[in-house]
Amino acid sequence: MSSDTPATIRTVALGLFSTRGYEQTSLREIAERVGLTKASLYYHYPSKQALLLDLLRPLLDQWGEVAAGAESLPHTPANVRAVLRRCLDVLLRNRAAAGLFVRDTAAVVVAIAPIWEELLQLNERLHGWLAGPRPAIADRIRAVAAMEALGAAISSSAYLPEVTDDELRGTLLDAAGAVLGLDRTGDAGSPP
Amino acid sequence: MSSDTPATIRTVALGLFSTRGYEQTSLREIAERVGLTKASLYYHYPSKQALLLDLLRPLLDQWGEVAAGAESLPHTPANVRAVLRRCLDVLLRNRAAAGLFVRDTAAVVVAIAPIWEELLQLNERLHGWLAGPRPAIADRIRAVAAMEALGAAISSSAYLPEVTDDELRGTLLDAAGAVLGLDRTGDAGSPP
DNA sequence: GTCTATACCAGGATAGAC
DNA sequence: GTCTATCCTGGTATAGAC
Repeated sequence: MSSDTPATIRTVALGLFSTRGYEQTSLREIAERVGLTKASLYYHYPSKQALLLDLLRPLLDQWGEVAAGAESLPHTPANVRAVLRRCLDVLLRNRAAAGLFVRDTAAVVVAIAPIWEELLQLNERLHGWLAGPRPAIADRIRAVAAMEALGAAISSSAYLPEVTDDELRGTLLDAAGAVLGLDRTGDAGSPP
Repeated sequence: MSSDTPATIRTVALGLFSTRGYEQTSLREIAERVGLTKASLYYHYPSKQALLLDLLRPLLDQWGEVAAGAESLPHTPANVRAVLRRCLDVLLRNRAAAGLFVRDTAAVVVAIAPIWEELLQLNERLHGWLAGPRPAIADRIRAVAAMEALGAAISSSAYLPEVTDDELRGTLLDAAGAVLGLDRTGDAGSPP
């Protein structure tokens, strides 16, 4: 139904938050676009923070599933590539929410500190798995860098607006893999 | 001199901005730490935005030098590696300011839109050079991803606080190079 | 479920005394 | 150069009518 007001609010809010930024978006602005008044929003959401939290929840849950899934797999090149792919898919499926996390970190942190902690811990689990068993420092740095490279799926829209999701998927998967020393097929790269 | 008030203000502001965030830091908070009142700040800086701008200027200038320097070089594997190294050095030398750009993007954009435009254009020049002559779409994506991997120098502090700059330099340089298809020495990688 | 009206608070910014 | 006092704006939140 198009009369699902909370859903409409979420859609509008996500759009505004991810373009203007969280702090820069007023409740009045959201209300106007939805066709409500500022005060009416408080009927559906108890606070601006609660609204933000609802928007980030799906991404966070999916991210948690990827982390949990990874930890049940042995650390083989093919599995590394599979996990990277799942990360990338989650990012692409939740582009707007992910953009909020990366471009508006400071605001998100103070708004929902516990959620931020949760994300940090999920990332640490993913980094830990990606770095492999008994990782050297360099392995741990590479794990962070590989995830960061996947983040290009989000930031690239500012630089390469016309690029398709499939192009991103193929290229970024190889890129992140290369950071971790995989070749383009997912086999182990030749050791140095 | 330790009585260089503007310098003290900059130091305190950069510290607060880069931890709490720009919007989340009030002028009163800065003033208290400096040992002044809010109003006194206005004797030294005409606005909060002007203060932020002063903080970001050095990074922006150095970034511009790297971009200009790159464009005067032929696109060889050794030069690509050299440019990546310069990018990384600038990031490490300006960690706090760079962190402001990446973790507080939304706020920075609205505060100083023209500066943000300048950064986008500098990045585009760097991406363009890194992607090489007559780049395919994949080359352009890889260029963005490589720069993003270097950004791990900033984000890694949240995950790997004990890591040294030299460890970051060595590993991230290889990582970004790998994204662009270089091997670890800076020679051209074998084509697929 | 949605609206009007209103109280409240915080932050940026300015005026003018010292 | 620094202070006190004050203004103005805007977001947050509540009460209560419809």
